[in-house]
Order: sequence, then C-alpha cells, then structure tokens
Amino acid sequence: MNKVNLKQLAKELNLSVSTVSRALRDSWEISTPTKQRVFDLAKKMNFQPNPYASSLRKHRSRTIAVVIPEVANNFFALAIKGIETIAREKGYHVLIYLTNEDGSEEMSVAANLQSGRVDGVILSMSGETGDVRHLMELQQRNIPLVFFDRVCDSIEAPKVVTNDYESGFVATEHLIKAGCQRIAHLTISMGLSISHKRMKGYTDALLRYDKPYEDTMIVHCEGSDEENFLKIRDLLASDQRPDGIFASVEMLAVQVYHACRELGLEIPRDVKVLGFSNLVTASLLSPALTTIAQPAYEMGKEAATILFRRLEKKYILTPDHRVILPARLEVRSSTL
Amino acid sequence: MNKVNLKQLAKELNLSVSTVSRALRDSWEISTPTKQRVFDLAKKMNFQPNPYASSLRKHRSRTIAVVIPEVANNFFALAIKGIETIAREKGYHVLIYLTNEDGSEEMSVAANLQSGRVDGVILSMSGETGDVRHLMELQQRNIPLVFFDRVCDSIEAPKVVTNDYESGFVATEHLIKAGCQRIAHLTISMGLSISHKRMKGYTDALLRYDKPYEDTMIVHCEGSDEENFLKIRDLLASDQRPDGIFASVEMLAVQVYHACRELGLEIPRDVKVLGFSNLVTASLLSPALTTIAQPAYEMGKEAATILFRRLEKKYILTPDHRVILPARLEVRSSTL
DNA sequence: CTGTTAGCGCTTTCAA
DNA sequence: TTGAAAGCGCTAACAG
Repeated sequence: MNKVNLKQLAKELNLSVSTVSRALRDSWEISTPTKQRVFDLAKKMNFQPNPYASSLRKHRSRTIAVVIPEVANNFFALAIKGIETIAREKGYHVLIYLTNEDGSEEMSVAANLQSGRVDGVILSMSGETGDVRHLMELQQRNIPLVFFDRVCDSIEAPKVVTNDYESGFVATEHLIKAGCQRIAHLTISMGLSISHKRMKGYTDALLRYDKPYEDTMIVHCEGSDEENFLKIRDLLASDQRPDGIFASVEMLAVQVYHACRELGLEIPRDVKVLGFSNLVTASLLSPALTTIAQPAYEMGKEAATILFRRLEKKYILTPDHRVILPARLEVRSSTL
Repeated sequence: MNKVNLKQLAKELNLSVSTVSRALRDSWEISTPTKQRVFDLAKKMNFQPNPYASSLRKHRSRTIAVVIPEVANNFFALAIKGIETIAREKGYHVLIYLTNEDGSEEMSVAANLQSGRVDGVILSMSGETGDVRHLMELQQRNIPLVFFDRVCDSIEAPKVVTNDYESGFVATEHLIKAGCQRIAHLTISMGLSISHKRMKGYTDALLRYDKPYEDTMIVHCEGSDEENFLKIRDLLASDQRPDGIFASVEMLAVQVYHACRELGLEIPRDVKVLGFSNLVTASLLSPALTTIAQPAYEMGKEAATILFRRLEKKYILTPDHRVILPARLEVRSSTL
C-alpha cells in the first residue's frame, strides 16, 4: 500500500487540490456535500496528510522538545508523563532528549533545536552547565522555553518549580526535632538553582535552631555515582560522623542507605536520613525513607500547559512568570 | 535574530543555492576553497538547515517513534535511555508516545504514525490490545517496526526480549527450593506474550517438582492499581494463603509488600516474594526483594540498533529475527 | 566544479 | 463555492 496524497484525492474526485485541502480542514468556504465526498474518500483511502509538508508551509511543527538530564529517575519519568498527557490533548508531538547531566550535551541539543524542528522547549538543566548562551539563542529565535525544576534564574522564561527553600528548611527542621545534633547535607552541582535553595533552607534551619554549622558537613556530590558513594561512605566513616543526613536528591539518599549497610550503621538509630525523592517504594525501604516528594506529574502538566498557552498565543505571560507547586514532607518512620 | 536559509547564504557568497547545499553536505564535487567559504559563512550566520524541508524532499525524517505503555517504571525508563543513546549516535531524533496500557490509545498512536512522520517505530505492546491491524498497517506502509519486551508473536518483525519462560521457571524453582509449598503467581494482561511465557515457566516448574497446581493460585491483575491491590490482599487474607508469590511485574511485587504490611504479614517468614523488577532500591526494601532483573538499557540499545540497521539498509534480517537477552535472578535475602 | 530547474506535499493568496 | 498558481526550504537530476 502506497502513500496517498492530496493530488490523488483531488484527481479521484474531480476537484482541485486546494478544494480538497480546504475540505479536509473543514473550511467554511466549502459546501457540505463536497466536504462529505472528500471526507469519505479520504477515509476510504486512509489518507494521512504529510506533516512535514504542512510544517514547511506553515512554519509550525506541532512538536515540542523535552530536554532532561536523566530519565531513569522517578521524578523526570513522571514529569514526562505529565507533559505527554497535555501534549496529546493539544495534538502535539513530543521529542525527548537526554543530556546525561552533561552541560555540553545540553548545549549541542539546544543548538540543534534552533533549526525550527520544534515549536517550543521544556527543559530542566543539567548539572554542569555554566554557559547558558545556547538557551538564550533559542529564545532569540522565537522558540519559547519553559523551565521546570532545575531552572536558570538568569534567563527570563516561565519556570515551574517546587518550594525548594522551604522544603530544605522543613526537612532540616524535621531532623533537628528528631534529635539530630550533627546534620550533614548532600548536594549536587552548585550550578543548579535547586541546589542553592535547598542548601539555603538547610543552613537557615541550622542557624535558626542554633545548631553548629560547619562547611565540612556539606558534601558536594558532583562526580560519578562511584565517586559520590565513596565521599558519602567517607563521611559516615569519619570520627565526626553526622547523626542526620539531608539528601538533596533521591540518588544520594539511596547511596546513604548503601553506605550505611556497608559500614554496618543502622538507620535511623545511628543516622537519620531524609531526602528529596519520588520513589514509590520509599515507604518500603529498610527502614522507610522519609521524603520530600515533588509533584512531578503536576509539574510536567503545568510546564506543558504554560508552553501551549504561549504557543497558542492565548495569554501573554510576564517574562518572569513562575509557578511554585509545593513539595510534601512525607514522614515514613515514627523514629524519624 | 531571524532564520537564515540557503538562499541567503548563496546570495551573500555569489553562489547558487545548490552549490551551497552541496558544499554543506561536503560533496566531493565542490572545490575545497568554496567549501571553506561556505562553511565559514554558515557558521558565522549560525545557519541551521530546515529539517522539515529536507524531510519533505528526501522522504526521510531521521526521526523514530518509541511507543510504550508507561514511563514511570524503571524498565521502560532505562529502555528509553538505551534507545536515545543509539539514536543520538546515529543522528536520529526520538518521539515518545505513552499508551497508558490502553489498547485504543496504542491504536490511535499507530494510526497517526502512518503519516510518514517517522522512519521507524520501536514498540512495547500495551496490555489491552487484541486487534493488531494498526501495527500491520505500519509495516505495509514500509515503516519498519521493532518490538521489545512485550512483543506480538503474530506479527513478523524483529523482537528483542528476555528469556521469559526460563526466568519464570527459575523464579518458581527458587521459591520451591526455598521451601514454599503453595506458590501463587500474579500476572497482568494475558494478551501479552510476556505474561504467557512467564506463567508457563511457573506452571512447568510446579509440575516438574510435583507441586500442587491450582488455577486459584494464579491471579490476573488486569484492572486498576486499586483493584489489583484488593485482589492481592484478598489472596493473602484467604485461609488458603500462599507461602510464596511470584510477581510477573514490578508493580505487582510492590503491591504485595503493601498488602503484607496492611495485613501484618511478615516477608519472608509468612510469605516469600520474588518478582520481575528493575528497581534500583530492590536490595533496600524491607526486606530485600529478590528479583528477576531485565537488561532494560541493553534491550533498548539492541532494539534501536536493529531498527537503524534496517533503516540504513545495511543488513537484511529474517522477518522473525529475535534477540534474547537473558534476565538475571538477583537473590537478595539469604532466607529466600 | 558550478548553475538551472523541477519538484517533495501542503497551504494560501488571488481570481473566477 | 471552487480553481490556479505561487512558494515554504531543500535536494538532485541534468546541463554546462
């Protein structure tokens, strides 16, 4: 079976190509009987319009790009699901790009996206990015950009985030109230907005409760999984071992569990652990992990909704439009 | 900044559009100095060729579609990662479609894909699908299809799977050797190849070891998460409670944990649990979950590799080409 | 080695 | 209400 196009439909119906085109788009300038004839034949011949011809002509692809650092991660997976749901509703297609937490990969993806392949971009920044020109160029090319979670404050674009500062504060406060005296913080790339804010919440909570504050208790985990694991293990093996740990991302919390196991430390007796996480199994971990859970699915939906609003020119947003969806502290263990 | 096209480059350089086009594609028929001039200006003006014009002309989109039932699931997330990795290497773009385990959504996606939007499709079937005409039509339109994990045996297309039968057998055998007398099996839609095979492994292992075989020990979990949970809880609450459970998918294993917790049953003392799963946290669950782990990332890479091999017409595959990547039994608890 | 020309399939003026 | 024709940006015969 071969591809059928407008021309063939037109010839079959003794109509012009333009009439068929208009009929299929249900234009008011075409008579009802003609429309019916066209619809019928189109269905019979299983006509599928060539999207690329249409995109070329209209300068619109009905396609968006989602650029994320990682997908094997419940947070981003749920966000994709939210984005895809809204995109389907709106008749858009979703291209996915993984940057593997690598700034240079993010740059090459962004450069590629300048081609007009997509009408808009939803992006969560990779850790290593320092230079953001590639993102500004997207905007200059009139390709709307919406950030979510890992946003870039120096770029004017809508942002969908959680209340990272407050969550960091609440998390730390929770550990303090659970009796922790020395609370460590595990963080990822400091080039990231979320890292800054979560850490500020942490330090502010310590200050607020007159807890000792030491730089050595903040562990920057910016390396490979293996390197990070070693750093965490060293922290837990030191004679200055913390009795509480606040992990800024899921993976680091999981690493703490593994390190504790390796060192024979018991959670929460020896060390209490709390982390940002969307693990569906958090409540089943041994012992349960108390989490700060982000509304990932809703964040994805919101980001997509904002993008389409802009694409459909329905609303003008202020350039620094920011939506904050609160994360929830989910206490999982009575001893924590 | 506006979009720059070949025509503008050509005018600027006093060359014809076709010469510029060829130069950019590094054609051998263009002189080195001309190429250099073109490259330089293209870079200076940040020229990005319009992919849709090129697609329209060449009838190739350099885009593939990935159609999966769900993404918030480690298996599919890892598979996407594998696919995206290979696609990027080959200069392809990846469209993603989630069918939400819904056969009719899968059908509408497949119908849409007939438009020529993509050069090929990698698909894992949704649970409910009975009718597969929509997939055959893709093939008839010369859009290559590669299945992975949840394949469709009645369609001739390359398939990337794990050794589901053997894994089901080994899993059940493992429970038998751990001393289980009444082993239940939790399965999803029986319209799925994986379900059949895993279950056959289960029943064959029971027969092999002369264990009682009862239909009531096979629970079909084809409903919503809530409905499935209730079925599982009922199973565990019955006076015929199994002392071993083999879950065919991750989510069902997790449900067992929740049900056990609700009923005050202890794992593995009261019931031993083993499931197909790629949970990174399986070893940390309380208690650890013994799993059959599929090589998800590798399966994604393999599926993509096969697809591109076909797209680049490098090899002709037999129509029933099948790659089997073995799943691994990962024992996590000494009592199991 | 470079230019001319004819489309790819669709949308959209402009005319009838 | 319909048709003719131009053209989106790029590629590839075919000529020179």
